[in-house]
Amino acid sequence: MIDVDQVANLAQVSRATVSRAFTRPDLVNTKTRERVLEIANQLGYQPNQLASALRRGQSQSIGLIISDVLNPGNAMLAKGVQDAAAKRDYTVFMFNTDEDSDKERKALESLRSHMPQGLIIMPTAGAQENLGLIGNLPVIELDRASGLKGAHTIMVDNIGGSRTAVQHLTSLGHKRIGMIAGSLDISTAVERHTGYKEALAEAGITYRDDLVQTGNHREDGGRLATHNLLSRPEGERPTALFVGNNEMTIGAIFAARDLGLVIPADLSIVGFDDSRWAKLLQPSITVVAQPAYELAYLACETLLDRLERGRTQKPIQIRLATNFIQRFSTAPPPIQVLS
Amino acid sequence: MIDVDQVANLAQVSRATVSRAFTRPDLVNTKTRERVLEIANQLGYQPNQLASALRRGQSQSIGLIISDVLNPGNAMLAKGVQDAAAKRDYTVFMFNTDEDSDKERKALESLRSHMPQGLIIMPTAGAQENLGLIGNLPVIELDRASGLKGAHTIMVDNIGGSRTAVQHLTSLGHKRIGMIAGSLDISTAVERHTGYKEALAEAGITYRDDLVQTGNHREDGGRLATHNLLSRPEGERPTALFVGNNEMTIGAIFAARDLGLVIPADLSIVGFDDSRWAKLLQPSITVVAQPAYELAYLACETLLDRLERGRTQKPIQIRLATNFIQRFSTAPPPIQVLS
DNA sequence: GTATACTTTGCAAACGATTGCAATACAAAG
DNA sequence: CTTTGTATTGCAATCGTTTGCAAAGTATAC
Repeated sequence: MIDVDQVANLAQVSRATVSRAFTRPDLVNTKTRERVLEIANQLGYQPNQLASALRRGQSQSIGLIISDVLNPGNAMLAKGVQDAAAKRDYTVFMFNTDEDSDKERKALESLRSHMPQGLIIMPTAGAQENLGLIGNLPVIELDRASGLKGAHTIMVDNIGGSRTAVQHLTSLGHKRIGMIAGSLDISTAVERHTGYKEALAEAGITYRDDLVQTGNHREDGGRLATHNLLSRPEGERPTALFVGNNEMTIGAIFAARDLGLVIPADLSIVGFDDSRWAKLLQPSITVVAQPAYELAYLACETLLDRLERGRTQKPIQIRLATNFIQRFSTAPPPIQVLS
Repeated sequence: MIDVDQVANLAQVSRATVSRAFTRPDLVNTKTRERVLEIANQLGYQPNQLASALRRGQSQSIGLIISDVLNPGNAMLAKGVQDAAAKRDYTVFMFNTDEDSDKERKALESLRSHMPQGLIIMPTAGAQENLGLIGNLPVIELDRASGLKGAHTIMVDNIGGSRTAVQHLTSLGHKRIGMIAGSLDISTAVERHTGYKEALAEAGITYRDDLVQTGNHREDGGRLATHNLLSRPEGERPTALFVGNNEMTIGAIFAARDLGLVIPADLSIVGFDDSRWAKLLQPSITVVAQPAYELAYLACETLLDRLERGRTQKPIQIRLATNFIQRFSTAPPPIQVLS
């Protein structure tokens, strides 16, 4: 690899001048600078980021810790962060945790030694302790909150989004509305559950604990939880379902099919988080869509601003609105034969 | 940040010994080593990767350049690489090209200055020139080939996979089988097209250029191409479609619906690359599934092996088999009224 | 002419680790 | 007691930049 000295020699200047030609162009005479850059270009010289980072204490990179890129929603988050970082010439180190706190800890350790300048994280349930590892690195929590006080968070309005979804169901006349929720040690799941309860209260429907089933956030979790909820006598069974995330919604749909229930005639479904298949299915699925890309892009920009402009006093806490998309998976409840 | 010297002072040894305690444990006395590590641990010391990388010329990181994480197939590739890298304590720098050669070039430049030890790339159409930028960095081409001779490639058996798919259609009795292909400057598209032609030839069906439509690899490309192909008089219209990638398959399905065609009664469809929705749709879609995760995992392992064990003479060229999954989107062709 | 200010450059010391070489200690062998 | 070998440690140079400081050069004002 070709270094400053080679450029310096050819350009007949000291290596300091070469360095300055790149980093502080105003400090070097125009003619000299042009000569240096010309030669550097011909040689294909590019400053070694490692050395530069070491000397300046700035690595020009950030970390991104995400639960699982395989979830299309998260992939969207990754993309948003990537794009925003690339635009400002930052590189991103990405890690997956698969919702596992141990992997998160390892990722943080590994990350730390690479000296990123900041971190964007979708915290796992154990993030509070793990985040202690990285000292005072600027961190932005994305999509959900670890619960650390004073943390900077950029999330969507989960409560409002869920409330809208459930309001839609109550306004169709549903009285027994079930919820399939992810594990309640994740802030998004808790908030969506809260929105669900609020909407029920508004509609004067008593909240019933037995209509809420939780499970892991994946398809199998959703399927199992939905089975539990729907395998009760017809008069007892919910006529509508609000599902707290997209993977679980797939599980819910399979469960409904397993039981021979027709959507939306026998069962209305609203999911949280839009996706390809929600639009593609017949009937297409009514959902609360999240501005995932914008969320992530904003998170990254916010982080970089903070890095460059210095830190703010108050914690940044941003909420983006969700978007309710009505499709064809919801309908009024089936007419009930009096027992 | 806490450094070797602080540990060295507390442990009453030189910084050389501290360094060795981490990197060459056998060279330092057991008692000393334990003391050093103990103190390092208490202080939360971790060697600075930047400094270490600079000195040793090994950054313990690799680059990953992928076309678009939003495509679930690619997300799977990213995951596979990540997991394999994490297991061997490598960090990955990830970039998206969105199939754009300019972005690819920028990614390579940005990457280069971070001194990765290797690169895994899903090359764009312009990769041949771009790859010149990075000198003699070990590179593995993933999923498709740039066309550079002597390149290491890890891909799936596109020809065989496609042939199986089309054989399935011919064996059902289809004679007019259309193909929706991605842009033919990408090796995968070309190979899948080849497989299609081979299967037709085997079945004694004359290849017809007008039954093949290409387009961009995304949903809109697939939809448009399919529209073109299907908007012809009924006796002329293909009775089955082989679609070259998953995003385009979505477009094809929408196009079929637009035209009021029922799958599989009016039109059989086989897609390349499996996905969530393929299984979820009714009818579920018959596909050629790719072992994307394994492919990526293997690519990363191969790269790291090469880095650690030294370079091989011969180019590595691996093909993984695809897996044909028959579902319900294919059926014998509709009975044709003689004209 | 001298004094003053401003540009432009180079020297050499960082940044935080790794490592070749030499020094020391200690044990075993003669 | 000397010699030889081995195990353990430290010194100091090195990786490729950046940057504080001082020197040299040039222009302007008096």
